[in-house]
Amino acid sequence: MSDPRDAPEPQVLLEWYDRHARDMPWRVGPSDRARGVRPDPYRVWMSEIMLQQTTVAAVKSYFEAFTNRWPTVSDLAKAEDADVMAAWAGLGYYARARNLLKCARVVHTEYGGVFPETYDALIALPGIGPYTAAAVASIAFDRPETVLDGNVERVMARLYDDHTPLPAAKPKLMDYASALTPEDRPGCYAQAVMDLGATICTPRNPACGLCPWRSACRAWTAGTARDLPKKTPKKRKPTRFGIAYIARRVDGALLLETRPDSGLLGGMLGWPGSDWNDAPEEAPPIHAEWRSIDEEARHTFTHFHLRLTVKTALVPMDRTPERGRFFAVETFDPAMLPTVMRKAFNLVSKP
DNA sequence: AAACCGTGGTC
DNA sequence: TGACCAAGGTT
Repeated sequence: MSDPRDAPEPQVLLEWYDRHARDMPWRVGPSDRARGVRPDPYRVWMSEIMLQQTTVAAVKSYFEAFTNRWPTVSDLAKAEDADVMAAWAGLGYYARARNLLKCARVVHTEYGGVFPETYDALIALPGIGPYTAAAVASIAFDRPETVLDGNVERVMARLYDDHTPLPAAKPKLMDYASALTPEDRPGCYAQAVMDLGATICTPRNPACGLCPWRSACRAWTAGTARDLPKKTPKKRKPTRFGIAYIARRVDGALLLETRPDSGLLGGMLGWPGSDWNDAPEEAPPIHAEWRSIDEEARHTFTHFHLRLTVKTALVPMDRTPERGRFFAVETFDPAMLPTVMRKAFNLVSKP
């Protein structure tokens, strides 16, 4: 092995990107960009919000659905909250959907439906943090801002063989990334580093043999690429228990509740239920004869496992619920529910 | 500033 | 089965 005397050249990565850029619905590829085609900032922003901690594969169908239904930021600004939350159902991190709508309304009312172009203006908007502000500024407006996401962190940690564990390493990794960000084609460059991280410099088995930056990579020289970046160990997830109540009225209507805006599954529809803890207390939303389903619904959230006991009841037309409201059969679709609630429903409706 | 906030795929 | 991971942001 020789010393990596080469410095990583942004230009080398851009040439790689020109040949290997991934094709995605929200992206304007390098050849179209060269012809002067600019991406739609609304679509860039939408994709970046959806892609936060979420895979490209999971995002694609949601991106199509949202941009078809709400083609511009002003269309989205005028949407009903419940419609946006229902359309987001299943994608997770539901605060993103609430902030998406807030942001659209600010851009519509305070910016006349035109996205601001600077990092500082973008980061002031709801749901836009350091990464997304840099991503929109660079990708949509070709400003030389530096994106630091999980991909870039990994690429930089390896390029400079930095063994500092994350998240403490972030400032240093940002310095590395920032020093590399070019004035020329910063939008393509931002996407190029992330594509490199997603397709070549991958977490488990990096394809160093195909990497355009291999000769400049200190981890390649040291043989440490697979072990980087280091991360501080995570806490084990506790298990919590809960009870969900699925009431079906004799006309087929189902009793649902809109959850409070803050906290877990905030703003989403769900079955009324108990708190989720070590030993939940009964909390039926309407007087009825409740029967437990044999199987429980299991689901894992970001920081705990949930085992949900599902109870069902058939209730007469004239009975008023203490919590929630009935949805007629025609207006109910399991797709409007977050995944954990869909799992509970499947236990009742399938067998 | 550490904790909170979803989900589906993979090994 | 379980831990890890994915284009992070907010409090």
